[in-house]
Amino acid sequence: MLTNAPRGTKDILPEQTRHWLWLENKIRALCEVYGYEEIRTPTFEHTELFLRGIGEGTDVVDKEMYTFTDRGDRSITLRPENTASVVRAYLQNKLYGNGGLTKLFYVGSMFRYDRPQAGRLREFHQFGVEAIGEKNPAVDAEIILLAREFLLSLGLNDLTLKINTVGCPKCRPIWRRKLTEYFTENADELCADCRRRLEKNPLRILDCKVDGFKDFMDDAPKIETCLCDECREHFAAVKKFLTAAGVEFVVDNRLVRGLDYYTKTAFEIQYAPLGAQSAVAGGGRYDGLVREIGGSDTPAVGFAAGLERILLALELQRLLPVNAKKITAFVVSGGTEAEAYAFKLLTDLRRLNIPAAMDFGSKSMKAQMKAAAKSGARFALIVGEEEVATSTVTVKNLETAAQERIPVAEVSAKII
RNA sequence: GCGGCUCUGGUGAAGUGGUUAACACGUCGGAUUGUGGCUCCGAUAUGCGUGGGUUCGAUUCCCACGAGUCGCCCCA
Repeated sequence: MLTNAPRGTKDILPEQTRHWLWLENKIRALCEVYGYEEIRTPTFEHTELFLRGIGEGTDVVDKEMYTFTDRGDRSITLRPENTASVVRAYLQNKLYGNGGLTKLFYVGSMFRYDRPQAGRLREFHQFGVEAIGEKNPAVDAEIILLAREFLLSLGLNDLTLKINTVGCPKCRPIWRRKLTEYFTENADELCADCRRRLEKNPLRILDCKVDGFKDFMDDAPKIETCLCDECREHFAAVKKFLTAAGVEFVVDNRLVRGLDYYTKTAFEIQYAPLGAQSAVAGGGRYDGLVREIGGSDTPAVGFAAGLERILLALELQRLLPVNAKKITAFVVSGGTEAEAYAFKLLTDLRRLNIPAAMDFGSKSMKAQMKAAAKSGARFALIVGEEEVATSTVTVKNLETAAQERIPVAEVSAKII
C-alpha cells in the first residue's frame, strides 16, 4: 500500500524527534568528555567490506543484509553495522598517521533484514564507539565504562553488565575444538537447533535457551582452561581496571558475540524489562579486523548501542523529557484589512528571533484566540481595523488576561 | 526464517450474520456586538487492515495476503 512505510521502518514524528535530539545531545556531550570524535561514514559500502569484516557464515551476512547491484554493476550493501565502515575509513583516510590511539564515535541508521518486533527494526539506529590502535586492556575498560556511564547518565537502572573473553586466533580454536568434541559426545541431549550449531558455531550452544540449563552444560569445557597466557592476562587486567573504577559486572563465560571479528574481551549490557530484545549495548575487542580489511596489525575495541531499544527503556521508566511547546506571540487579526498588517507584524517579530505564529485559516477572531491559547503562546497580539488605523497593537497577556493597546514599535520590547 | 495472538473513525475503544456501528477524548462550528482557557449546544466512520469465498445478506463465519505484537532465531 502506498500509504505504508516498508515493513520494519518507522517515521520519527515531531514529538519523538525531540527525544532523539535530546538523546543525541547526551551522546555528543559524553563523547566529548571521553575524548571521542564523531565520524560519519556512508550509509552503503561495497558488499565485500562486510563479507570480510563481519564474516561469512554469520547470520548478519548470510541472511540479513540489504544487498543490491547498482547501475555500475557493483555489489552494494546497506550497512548492517558500522564498525567495518569505520575501520575502512580509518585506513582510507590514514587516520593512523595521527599516531597513537584513534578514538571515534558515530550515530546513524543500520539496516538488517530481520523479522520486526518491538525493539527490532529493519532500519534502526546505533550509537557506537571505536578505539583503534591500542592493545592496552585499559582501553577495553574505558569502552565498557563509556557504554555503562552513558546508560546510567540517562537515568536507566536495572542494567546488567556481562563480560567475557572469547580468546584470540591462537587459543579460541583450541576451545572450539574441545567444545565440538564435548557436545558431539552429548549430541543425543542437544536440541535440534544446537545440533545444527554443532558444526556451524559450537560457541552458540553455550547460551542456548533450551539446553542452557541441562546438567551436562556445567561440565562443558571452559574458555579459561584454554586461554593462552596473553589472553588470560588481558582479561584479568580488564577486570582489574573495571573493579578499580567501581564497576559491578558479572563474568558470563557463555557470552559470545555474533560477529566474527571479536577477540578477547566481549561484553553486553542488558535491560531485562525489554523482553526478548534486551541487549541494549554490546561490543568488545577486535584485534584482527584492521588487518582483515587490509591494514597492518592494529588492535581495536568498540561497542554499539541500539537507540530504539534505549528509547523504549527510557519510556518504560518514564525518563523521557516532557515536550514543552514554546512560542512567545500569537498574532490575531480581525478582518481582511488587518491581515496584511498582522502579517507584517508577524514577520518583524520573527526577524527579531521572537517565536511567533498566526492562524492563516482566516477564521473568526474567536477561533484565532482559541488557536492562540492552544499554541501555548504567552501573548496574543490583536490587530483589527482600529489598530491598523492608529498603528497600534493590542497586546494581551494570555496568562493574566490583562491587555493594553500600544504603538507597534513598542511591541517587541513589551513581550520580550 | 518458524510458531502464537491481534487489526473497528484523528485517538482510546463498545458492538452485531440483516434497519441510524455505542461511548469518551480530539477536531470543527455555534451560544448577538473585534478576545482564549470553564460550561452548554451541534457536527464529525456510506465505514469496521486488504483481497477473495460462504450466505438471500457479513464489519461480524472461512481462506489468503499485509501490518503490528509476543516468543524462537539473531542481535543493538
